[in-house]
Amino acid sequence: MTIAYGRPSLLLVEDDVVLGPLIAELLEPDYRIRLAANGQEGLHLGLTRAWDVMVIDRGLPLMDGIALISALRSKGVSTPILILTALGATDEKVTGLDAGANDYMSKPFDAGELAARLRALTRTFAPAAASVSIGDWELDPASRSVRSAYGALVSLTAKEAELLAALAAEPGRVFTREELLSEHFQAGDQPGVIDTYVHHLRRKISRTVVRTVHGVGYQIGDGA
Amino acid sequence: MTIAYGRPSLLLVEDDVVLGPLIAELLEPDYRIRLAANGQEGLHLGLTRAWDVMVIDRGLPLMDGIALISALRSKGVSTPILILTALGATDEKVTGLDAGANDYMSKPFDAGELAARLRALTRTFAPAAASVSIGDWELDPASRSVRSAYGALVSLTAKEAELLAALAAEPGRVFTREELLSEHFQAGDQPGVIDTYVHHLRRKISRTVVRTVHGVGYQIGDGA
DNA sequence: CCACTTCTTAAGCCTTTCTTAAGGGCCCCA
DNA sequence: TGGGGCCCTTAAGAAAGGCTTAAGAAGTGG
Repeated sequence: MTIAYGRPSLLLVEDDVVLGPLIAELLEPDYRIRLAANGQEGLHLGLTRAWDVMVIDRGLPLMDGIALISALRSKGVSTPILILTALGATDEKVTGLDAGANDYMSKPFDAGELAARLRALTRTFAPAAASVSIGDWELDPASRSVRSAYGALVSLTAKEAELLAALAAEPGRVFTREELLSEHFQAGDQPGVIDTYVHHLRRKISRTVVRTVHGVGYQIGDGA
Repeated sequence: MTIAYGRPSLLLVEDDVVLGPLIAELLEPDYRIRLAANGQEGLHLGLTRAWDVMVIDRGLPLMDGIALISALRSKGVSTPILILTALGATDEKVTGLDAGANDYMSKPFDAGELAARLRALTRTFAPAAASVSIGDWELDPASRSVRSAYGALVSLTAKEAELLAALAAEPGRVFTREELLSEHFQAGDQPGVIDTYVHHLRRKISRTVVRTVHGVGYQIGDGA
């Protein structure tokens, strides 16, 4: 997982102008989706960012799906990949899996089945979320609790933990409210939500966990 | 045994889309089965969860069965493994056993014989169920009773004990209702069953034995 | 076959969590 | 000193999720 909480990130590589957005819309509630329209773009995004799972069409312009998967695997990308093909021929399946895909579906496909297969993929390949340390505190993403160096244990709500993990993932980086919102909260939420959760964290953990950068946003650690 | 109660867990690594589900169905009454369709997935599941026994096909995509067994053994996994091969050649048998398999069968095989060999494997390798401690309490799996540090004795039903043992087997790990259901209850049960048993445990033992992680599931211990 | 225990379901109530919004305080600049 | 912008704090309604209960089903032993 790139970040401990929130929807998993999904890279969808699909050139069909109808099917691409359609799949994206279907999966939107459960994943943060990025749509790439050709193999080259897919390769670039696949190599430069961390994804939780990828869905790759077999037939793609600029770079074929199989070639794309091979390229990603040869660069050490181990993200689970589901390959989509127009044909259900066994040959195609084998080629795809041999190239390094983890699962396979042929079009036309059932939306529910796609969702189920993706769940299975992200589940079996999800690494155990490692604990995150924030100054004198340690966040255990699984139980959503923060333990101080002296043993005191504070349990956080999902949103609180998500925000804390996001900030702590890049100590020193200043996040704007908009960045935090779009990555970890619902699209329509007010920027003020962030303020509220920052306040919760300060109350529950320590007034100094999160630093305010006036006029910009929030930051954690590294703020010597 | 990974857990004191219920059917033993079996990891089946088989890529054949017909044979895999077929074997799974055959063994379903006696084992909790997880089917992995390729070597990589098998390796991941084999390393990240505890299994009572594994059945591994020799020819697998992404990672060969022999390589898979070697990899598991080199990581210290001592679970009994039965290897399946398409050919009955003695060479194959030797290679498989050398790689660390405990038993060997060649396809096509007799369902009854497979079941018998698995019984033999799980029997010889099964350690006696040891008592499990949970905070101030001690669960004796054999008598399904919990004794407090001060001697009070509470007897549990089979399901109560199974749930408690499952949670206590990995203190600190947060289990989702689905995980608990699929591993320790019948397939078709409603997630709400878990809530009911958690309630029973809290009533019989202590309101704090099991911790709720809102929106996720339940956890035992490690919560200071 | 009956009595008793255990298992499973489902419904209603209660608690926690999420989200919004409004008032107050602080700081900078005119 | 006054105004404006920005942030902090609080509170409260809505939504989601968990707890508790009770009752029928299924299983077990006499």
